[in-house]
Amino acid sequence: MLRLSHEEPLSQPPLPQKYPQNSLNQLSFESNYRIICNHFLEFTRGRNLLKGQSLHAYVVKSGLHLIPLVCHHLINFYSKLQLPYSSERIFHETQFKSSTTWSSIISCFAQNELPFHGFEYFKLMRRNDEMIPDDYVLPCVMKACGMSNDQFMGKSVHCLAMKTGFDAHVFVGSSVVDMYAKCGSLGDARKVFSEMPERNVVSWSTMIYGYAQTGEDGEALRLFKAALWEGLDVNDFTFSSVIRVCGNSTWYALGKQMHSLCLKMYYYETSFVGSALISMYSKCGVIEDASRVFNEVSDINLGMWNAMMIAWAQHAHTRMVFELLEKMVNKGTKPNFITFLCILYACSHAGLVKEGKHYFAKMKDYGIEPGSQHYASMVDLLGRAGKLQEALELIEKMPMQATEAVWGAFLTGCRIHRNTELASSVADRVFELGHVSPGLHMLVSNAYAASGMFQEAARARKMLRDRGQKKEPGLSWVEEGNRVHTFAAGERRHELSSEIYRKLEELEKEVEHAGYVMDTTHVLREVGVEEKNESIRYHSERLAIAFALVTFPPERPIRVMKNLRVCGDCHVAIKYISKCTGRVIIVRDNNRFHRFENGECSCGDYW
DNA sequence: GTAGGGTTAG
Repeated sequence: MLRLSHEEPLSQPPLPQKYPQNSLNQLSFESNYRIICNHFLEFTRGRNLLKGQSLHAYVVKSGLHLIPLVCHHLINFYSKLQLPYSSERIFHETQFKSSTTWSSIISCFAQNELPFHGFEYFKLMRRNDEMIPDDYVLPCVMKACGMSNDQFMGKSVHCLAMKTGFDAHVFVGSSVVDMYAKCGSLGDARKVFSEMPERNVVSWSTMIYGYAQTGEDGEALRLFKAALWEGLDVNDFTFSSVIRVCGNSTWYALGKQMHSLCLKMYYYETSFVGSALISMYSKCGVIEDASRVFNEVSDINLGMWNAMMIAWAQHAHTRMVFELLEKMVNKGTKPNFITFLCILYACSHAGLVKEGKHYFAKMKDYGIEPGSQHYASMVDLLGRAGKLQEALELIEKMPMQATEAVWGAFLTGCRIHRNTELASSVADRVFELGHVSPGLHMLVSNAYAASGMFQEAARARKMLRDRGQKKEPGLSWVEEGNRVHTFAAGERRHELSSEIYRKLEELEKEVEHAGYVMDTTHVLREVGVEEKNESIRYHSERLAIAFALVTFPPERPIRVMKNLRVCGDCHVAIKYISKCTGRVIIVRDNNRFHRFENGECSCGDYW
């Protein structure tokens, strides 16, 4: 029978159903579960599985696992220890699921690289009318979208966020920016970023990182400056992105400035900055500085080991790579899949086929399944060493579809060893991948051209043009003072052009006298001998070197950066130039460093 | 309780 409430005194409200009705009084109960949460955080940080599991047992016995926050910590604990299915079990054992529980499980799958599981749970959650995807759930789903490069899913979740108004939330907004950036839609990312009502250091860093990832280094730097202007408290994350930009564009002077800025802001010791600095200095060709950063840091983590290994490998100090691996294992750091990429990279660039195969097989001992990238490295290793048939057999045996990188490595091997037949025989299979990158497209086209199939080559080039894509123009650049001087083959736009060309003619006589003979087999177009000579004589790296010879003081090493591979003829020519001029010339192409000194190159002519 | 990370190939 219904009675009016004022007719009887209000009784004590019952404990909400979601809390266990046990003997604990409310107060001790509250304090108890907070302590438990802190313990879980501690065990998660320390990756202490045993302690976490015993606490888990205690929590279940006392019924505390029914509290959403405790449940979150449980899920999070197993998630961080890379046991997503344990997290999933806990999720299902929880009767009362709040938005915390849902966001925890979705985030767990996103963290453990199982984005599609995350989507499934998101869909499951949407079937429950009472559950609203709020500002905690949406970022987790966005993360899964970014991870799987699923822009379609990302867009629809973004729409949902806009419809519910949660897009105005800074966490949601930042995750949307990240999602578009990861899916390669920098324009959309920037639009969302600009329209965010509130931005914090994560939003800015995400946007900067997005530009850094897609190679829009100038824009990344402009945004970083804008962030400083806004008085934003930039952190180590922001710095690692900007330092990476300096490395990609080989802005050595700027990189050093960032380094000192880090020192001033006490961000130096943090790991991400450390590894970013190592790879920046290495990419700028200053291996000494990279090594100094590595040696100065007391707490070396996995990323720094990896970055330093790549650095030694890039500079052809292969022995150092193996030494570092040994030291790393002795210190108790377990190599990961990136470590093996570093090692295979080192082997491939030194022509160490036996060692490469050894480490490729050894991966399984560390519980790491070779991914497509490792296969690409192995194909690269075999291809460079001339074992093209073996490389092709490895591709056939791959448990996954051969990627662009794999075919790229194979075709590069074919080009180095001038096996045009094999190259043109796989060309069609490369185009089966659909729209491949301009770089790979040119490899295919060049493979046709080199085997005399000029019509096919022209058709491949036309395909690229029709798609509105252009082959990347070959550029070389040199840093001088605060300026970067960029050169393209045969151009005469630089203000010192006449001096540069005069210097080149002078050099040509000198090196020919020393024994240099021009080799035009690297020119892959159907042109006359004169034109071939002309196009090779003024390759961009030669212009850049000539510029440095004209302007640099005699003792200064010449550092030239190039975005494409150095051609065989230039490599020979630069060796002679270093001998005739007595200068140290360091050339970084898109592949590795060449240190020319006294007529020799550090790569040992193997690249 | 939720969002951002290091590495390679061409």
